[in-house]
Formats: sequence, C-alpha cells, structure tokens
Amino acid sequence: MNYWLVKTEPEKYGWSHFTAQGRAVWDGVRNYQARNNLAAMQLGDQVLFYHSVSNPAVVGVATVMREAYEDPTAPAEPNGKPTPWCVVELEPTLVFTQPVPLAQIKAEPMLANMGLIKQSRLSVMPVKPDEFDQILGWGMGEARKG
DNA sequence: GCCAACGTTGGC
DNA sequence: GCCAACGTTGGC
Repeated sequence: MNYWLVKTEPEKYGWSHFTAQGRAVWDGVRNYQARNNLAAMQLGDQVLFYHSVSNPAVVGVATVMREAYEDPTAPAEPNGKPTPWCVVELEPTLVFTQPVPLAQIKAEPMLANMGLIKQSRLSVMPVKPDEFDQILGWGMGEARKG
C-alpha cells in the first residue's frame, strides 16, 4: 500500500464537491512529475486530500479506485501519438474531524521533509507511511502536539 | 495583491 | 544545449 497527497483549489474542486459526487476522475494534471506519481498509484492506495490557496490544509482521505489511464481531457498530440497525460479515479473514504493546516505540518520537525513543504508547487506527490499516520492522527482528533 | 519557486518556451 | 524571459502555482 502506498500513500499520496493530491492538491486542489477548493473554489475549483473541493472536498464538498468530491463527497457530493462520490467519485472523481483526477484529470487535468499537466506536469510530468505529477503525472509520474499518478501513474504509480495502485488500487487501494490512500491519498491525502489537500486544499491549497485559501486555508491551506489536509481535509480528508481518498482511496484510489481505478489506476491510471489516458486523460480524456488532454489535447490531441501531433501525428496521432498517444497523450502523455493520465488520470486516476478517487473516492472519498474519510473526512477529517479537524482539518490539518499547512502551518501545523510545517511546525512538526518530523514532517519537514515532505514534498508538500519542499516542493510547494507539485500537485501530486508521494507521502511516507509515518507522515501519513501523523497527519491522519491529527485529522482524526488526536491531541495536537504544539 | 505581492512575491518566490519553478516549469516551460524560444532565441541563439 | 544554454539561458533569459515568461507564465503559473501557491503561501502569506
């Protein structure tokens, strides 16, 4: 089982859209590093769902329900080449009882090496199991450390 | 709204 | 292939 984090702007596609819809085709990724991460996702992997821009915070957990396939929203490639872009399908599995703000993640030394902090512009990234556990614990109401 | 980080584009 | 210019993302 692998762990990931995906970013979304809540004004464009937030957690409430996601839960209302029940399943999301995670399309529109146009960055190769993010694409590589999407392509590496496996059925059942757990994904932290992060709201960027306004009130940046992890708000819940999603599960990978379908592995990568061609992004139907990608523009056609010249010469009929297959598109390099792909999507996965996600379903919401767990809503945090309290969102975990970026500031809290930044303040925890154990999480200082997360891609979320080190590479703030990447929109799909791997998360280590202990990082996932820490954030999940906070999100489900464990006492805060600081 | 500003600015830093960083990916992409295009001139050479 | 290098690098400057530019666009986009996202934190504050």
